[in-house]
Amino acid sequence: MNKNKREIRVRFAPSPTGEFHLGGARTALFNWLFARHCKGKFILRIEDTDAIRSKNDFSQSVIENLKWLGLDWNEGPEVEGSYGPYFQSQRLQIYKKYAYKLLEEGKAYFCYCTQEELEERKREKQKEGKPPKYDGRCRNLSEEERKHFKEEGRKPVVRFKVPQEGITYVEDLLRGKISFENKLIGDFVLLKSDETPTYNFANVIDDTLMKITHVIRGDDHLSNTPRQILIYQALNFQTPQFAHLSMILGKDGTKLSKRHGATSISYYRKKGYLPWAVVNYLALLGWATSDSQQLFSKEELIKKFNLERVGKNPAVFDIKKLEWMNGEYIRRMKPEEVASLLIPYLKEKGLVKERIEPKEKEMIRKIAQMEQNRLKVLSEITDLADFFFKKDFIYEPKAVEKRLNKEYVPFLLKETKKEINELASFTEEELEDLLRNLTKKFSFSTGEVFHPLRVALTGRTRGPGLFELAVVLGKEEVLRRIDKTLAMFKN
RNA sequence: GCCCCCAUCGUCUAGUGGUUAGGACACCGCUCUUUCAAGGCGGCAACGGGGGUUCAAUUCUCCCUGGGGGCACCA
Repeated sequence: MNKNKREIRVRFAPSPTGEFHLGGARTALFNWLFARHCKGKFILRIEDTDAIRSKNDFSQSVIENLKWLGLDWNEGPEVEGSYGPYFQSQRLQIYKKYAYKLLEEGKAYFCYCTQEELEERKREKQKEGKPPKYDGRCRNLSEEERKHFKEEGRKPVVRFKVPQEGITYVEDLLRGKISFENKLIGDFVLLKSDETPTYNFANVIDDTLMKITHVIRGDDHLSNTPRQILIYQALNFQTPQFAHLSMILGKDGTKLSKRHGATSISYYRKKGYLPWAVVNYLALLGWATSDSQQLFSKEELIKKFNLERVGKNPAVFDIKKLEWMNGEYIRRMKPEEVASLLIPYLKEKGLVKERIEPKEKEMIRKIAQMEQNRLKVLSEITDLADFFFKKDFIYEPKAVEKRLNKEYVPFLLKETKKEINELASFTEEELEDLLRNLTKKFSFSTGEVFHPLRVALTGRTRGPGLFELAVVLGKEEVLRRIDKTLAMFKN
């Protein structure tokens, strides 16, 4: 590494005003990948300056879900670091200090307009078809006017004096040079009347103080960037590099939101998506290798990821592809790994007890092995495999109709039962031999024998291989289920 | 209304001043098989429109259209 080069420092700066969602996760991921790729630092900063909307639970949600995804941070909550605190609500004095500095230098001013007044004027502007920007009327208040407002008990905000001529350029790593006319930007608020900072202000102060080199964030912040650059300049701060990621959209092409179904990371976690599948999928939303590789190991992804190959067009979130990818990763796991991930779902549905006996654990391992190919998300296991655990599983009416309601079935089941009874040991091979012989002996087709037996044992027409499934159930249970089925014919 | 961004199969994308425009998901066949999956094989399917530049534009440029985002004492 080049010692002369500044260390790469990026941050993920969520505001805890809602559940941690896919869009946030993608932004976090790209920052994390960039940091890891460059051997830099990834910093987590919680932007909780909105006292009303911010909730501690949401901060916790971000922290837990980032951990779950495996996106570890070098500085931030829990790990701390040299540039903390990492909650903006604990840095209020810092923002105040810089706001007063700007005030003293005449680059900002107190504004006594009330929110009602502002809204009123904004509405008028819009009616006239004019841009709804602040008119700057408090820019040059006389001492007297200021005194008057104070006596009225008005609490001022601090506004930034936006130069009303010139152009501010945003040099974006992904989009190139973008220009904004300053005169289109109104004097915006730095400090609210309760002396907490606004996003644009706190962001600049913290990114500077935390020595952030690259600001990688959503596209929705692009038009905020000139405002921030103006603050950087006023404070004589060096601007970081910017990279604005395009948004993730829902199926209808609008910004992904609850309207499109589940967007929270915790939903995907609960549903049984593997963290790495989510990461891998999200990485492909706006980034690709030249060979369009789909599946990456963690090391591979870190190695191959770079900002240059990040696309600039918005990407539609496609759950089908995520499902496929998740299934792909489930299939690649060892059965015992799958089994241990499955257990919480089985417990939740009461299919297994809190305490799991070794024998039961082995059974779950075999079930995991059998169902691995069928699982797209882990939670599906309870629907796929409940019959293994429930003595009173449901016989699907359609399955009964299609496979059991045949003249020959009672006879077949009785014969099967008789022969199984005579079996010395109960292995897949023996069972297969037995059934195939039975097929030959009575001139059945394979299907005629296998299908009804599957329904008798599982209540359904689809599922794992018949022999392996039967062996997992065990001889005794198999016989019991055949009896149970036989009993159905008596009615 | 104003400002900014974006534009290749249905979706995620690769790609080039001249290509049979490639891959992946989804979808549809076939195959394997006791079923369903998984697997294997194959198929369908795209350069938004109009000007320019050029011998040649999907690629460069302009306009339009479409989509998205922003214009808060929210972030």
